[in-house]
Amino acid sequence: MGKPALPAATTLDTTSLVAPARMSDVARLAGVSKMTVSRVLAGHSVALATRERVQRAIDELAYVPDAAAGALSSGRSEFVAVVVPSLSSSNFSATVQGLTATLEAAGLQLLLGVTDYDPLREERLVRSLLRHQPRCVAITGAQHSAATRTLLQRSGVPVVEMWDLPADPIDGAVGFSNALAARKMVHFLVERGYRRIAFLGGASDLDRRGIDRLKGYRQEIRAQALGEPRIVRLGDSPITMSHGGPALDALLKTWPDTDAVMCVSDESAFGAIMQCHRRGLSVPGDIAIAGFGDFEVAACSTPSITTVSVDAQGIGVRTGEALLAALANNSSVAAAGSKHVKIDYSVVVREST
Amino acid sequence: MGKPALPAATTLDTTSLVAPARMSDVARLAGVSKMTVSRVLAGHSVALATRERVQRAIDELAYVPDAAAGALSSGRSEFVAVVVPSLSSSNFSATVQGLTATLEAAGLQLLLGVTDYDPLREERLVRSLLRHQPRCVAITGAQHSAATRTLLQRSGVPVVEMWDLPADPIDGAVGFSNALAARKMVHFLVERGYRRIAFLGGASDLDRRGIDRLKGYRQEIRAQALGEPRIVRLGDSPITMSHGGPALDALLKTWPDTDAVMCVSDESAFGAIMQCHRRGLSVPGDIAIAGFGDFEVAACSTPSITTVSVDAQGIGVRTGEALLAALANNSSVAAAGSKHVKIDYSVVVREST
DNA sequence: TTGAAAGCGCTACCAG
DNA sequence: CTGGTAGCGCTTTCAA
Repeated sequence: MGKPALPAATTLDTTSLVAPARMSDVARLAGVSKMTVSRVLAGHSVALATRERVQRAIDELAYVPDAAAGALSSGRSEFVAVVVPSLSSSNFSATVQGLTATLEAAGLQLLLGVTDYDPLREERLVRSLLRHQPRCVAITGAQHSAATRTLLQRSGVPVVEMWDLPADPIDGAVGFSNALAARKMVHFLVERGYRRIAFLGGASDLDRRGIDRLKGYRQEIRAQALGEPRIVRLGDSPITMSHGGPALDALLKTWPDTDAVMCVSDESAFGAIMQCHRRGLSVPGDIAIAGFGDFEVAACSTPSITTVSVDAQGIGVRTGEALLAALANNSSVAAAGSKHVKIDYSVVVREST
Repeated sequence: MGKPALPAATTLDTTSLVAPARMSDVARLAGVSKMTVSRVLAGHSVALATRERVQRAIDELAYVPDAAAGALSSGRSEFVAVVVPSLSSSNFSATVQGLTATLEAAGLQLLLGVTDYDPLREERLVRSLLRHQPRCVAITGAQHSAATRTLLQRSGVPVVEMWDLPADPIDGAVGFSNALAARKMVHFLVERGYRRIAFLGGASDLDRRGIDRLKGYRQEIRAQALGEPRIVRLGDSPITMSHGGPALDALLKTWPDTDAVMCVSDESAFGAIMQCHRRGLSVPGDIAIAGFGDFEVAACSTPSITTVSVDAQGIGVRTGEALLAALANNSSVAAAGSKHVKIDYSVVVREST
């Protein structure tokens, strides 16, 4: 029944042996009712003198309100649940950074879950995040288990799927079509005069965005009648710089006459370029290399890397805005007009092609 | 008084117009008391037949327990508060990744706060994170406002400060001395034969770890009697690749005979190297460049970058372990034996020096 | 193994 | 502008 008088860990120092102050303690010390304390904290109208007295009591007792009690009583938390596949790729950490910038300013707190590209873990995560009655949810991708979709739909809170533009989102979506973006890059390479164009990506099917890029590559290769697709898939997704080298070797072993390579990410493109250097191949003289994502490495590498530029942080910011709008509107994200928020991308032409 | 019958956002679909199921609904449907439902959820001993009946009711109603109510009643949440300065540097996102890997497995949920290197924001953040009665706290750095320290101390929960090793931590610390690490790098450069060694870092004083590295540089320069320190500070911390170039220009303008540069990070080192290429300077022939952090770019750049290797993700993992140990031990982190957890670092010698 | 009652700390509602 | 009352949904305690 209820909290023990002593908190669990009390060995830090003796002052923590006294139970933390409650709102009733503050009320007693200030000579007012709990309600008045509550009003002061919420910023509601309270006589100035009373407010100051209460504030002094709060400071004196180092009172920290209990958010769980508040949430239970008011039926609303200040949580936003955020689900990303990983934080080691700078992609999603930039998105989370954009989310925090937008949502923390609005007084929301980020409840973060990392799925490691595992749909099952995603489902468990969503389930436990929803226990906290978040005000809204931002989740990466459009590929979820049926149970996950149901959970999110039933939750009744605004949901944004990020980094993709599914035809039928759970609620709102902020992203772009990875397939179309990849097609655009292939198209650019063809315009540039390349014809024997290969694709280099990770071996795992869990990275949907990587898979979609590959799909776009296939489509455009077929549309342009460029013959057999040249596809090398190597290493766990998301693939890193160190995979680019071996992948390039494998590629040239199978298709030595390849004249351009589109990589699933800038990191792998960078790795491939380094491998070209080692093999004495000139980029783009002997072979062109393109990336995806426009990470800093793309701009700073030698040669600098032609890539698809996507504003990862912007996805976070736009997602935050869409969620806040839905909250303000007391509606779903879709009803608030953000069912499909298209994020711009563009081929940034640099030296490597 | 209490929750309204209808959740806030109910426009998603008509099924969400019915109030979500409560434990009492499950109990009624299963023909048992709330307590039995609670026991089933907690995994306590319940007759198999009863347990199955309850589970069916849970599934049928799509019941999601309310964590706020549970936390209020039991006096314990499943939160771990995590505070980092930024997520755009891959440093801290790797640490958060390590934390999630360790702590989510233990059933804890990450409440994330991003301070943007602002001590005031940190204080506000810690204050609002503590409202949620987290089980433990992981915070970056050892530099906090007095109020922040007091808040954390009074909270009575295990705290780990990451990325530094203060003599007098709030509770536990997992990190290393940035100053010593920087000295080690300067020492290495001296051993290598360089004498006119410069330091290149960000202009802001908010990045304590950058400041500490600068301090270490100064100390070693003095210890080795290498004359006047050559220091260029440019751009907001943490400085990025694009700052490396201008900073190198500024450096060579003031001290044209510099023979080695230690950069505050690999990213700035990479930018500086690119600038050397543009200026026709050979690295390390004309000038040596060293970085800090051992990011992927350091290994893949041409020339590859000599750097101080720190296991950022490992800091997160070790922090998670220290916190879990304290929780299991029902004590502070310090009492659980992790007052100072030293993280190894080493100078990784590559081509750039 | 199960149930009933009490109450965690706070806020909504209404009265004054 | 302020206070009393009721109760949010769950777990604890104790009794059966």
